[in-house]
Amino acid sequence: MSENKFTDKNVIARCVPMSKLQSVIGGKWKILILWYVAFYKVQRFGELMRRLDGITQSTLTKQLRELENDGFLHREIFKEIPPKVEYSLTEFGESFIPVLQTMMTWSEKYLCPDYVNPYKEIMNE
Amino acid sequence: MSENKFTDKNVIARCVPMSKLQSVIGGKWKILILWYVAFYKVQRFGELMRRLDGITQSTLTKQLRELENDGFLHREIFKEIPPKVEYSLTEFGESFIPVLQTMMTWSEKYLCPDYVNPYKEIMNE
DNA sequence: ATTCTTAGTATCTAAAAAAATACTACTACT
DNA sequence: AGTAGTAGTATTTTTTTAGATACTAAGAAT
Repeated sequence: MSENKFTDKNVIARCVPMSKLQSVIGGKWKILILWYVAFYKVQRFGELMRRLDGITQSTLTKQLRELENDGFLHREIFKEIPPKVEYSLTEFGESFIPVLQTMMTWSEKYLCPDYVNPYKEIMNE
Repeated sequence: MSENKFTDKNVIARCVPMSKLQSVIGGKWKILILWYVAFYKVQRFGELMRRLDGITQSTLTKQLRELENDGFLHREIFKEIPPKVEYSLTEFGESFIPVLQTMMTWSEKYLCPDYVNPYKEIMNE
């Protein structure tokens, strides 16, 4: 019986957090959507459409539904005409903010050293 | 001219860190691979194959090449038979460790509350 | 001589994700 | 009467991503 800690099959067999994380925030748009909702306080469908350059309506709808089903977003429907829907972070979604923050800070520094985030102060609210 | 900070087209047009991050760590296996290399010190192709339950050889090769091209991994070829190749984090890759750590900590707590990471201490090296 | 080992490559196929397109509802405004 | 506005749905097509399968090299062990 090896003492090598890397041979423990249980590690693989059991719930693997990173794997779950990938399945939850993977895809082309999720972290971007969360980022907008979390830091830029973007709440409405149309606003998100304009921000997420190149996304289609149906894709955005699907992503938002998934984020809602995974517990990150709350979707509030206003019974108005024209229709109004507001998206906001749930408590669970807010727990994810530090992760987004770490991601953003790293990306700014290492992926986009030339990029100056004009709303940096918002992130420290 | 609106003073609304959300109308600034430059924000969209310029390099968007989160978008880049997504394109770099997106996909089904990348953060998992990085996590294994970073924390479990898994370095060899075969070992990664065994860890990444369900991945195929060609997919793993492709992912590793992309991580190498994106600057995260260093690939060292030993001129031996049978072939030996070792993967390790570059300096750039190591700069990403805090992000992985934040991700992992959050996922453990919020996605897998029942999961007890048996190698938690490794993460605080 | 045959088999095992590792780390692949090459090609093809399947599945998943995203995009394109067309359509809806209800009201206000022109 | 026609158009704009918002937030969608439904369906099909395209693109992207990952998987399946077959194959290779070169020495070591049996």
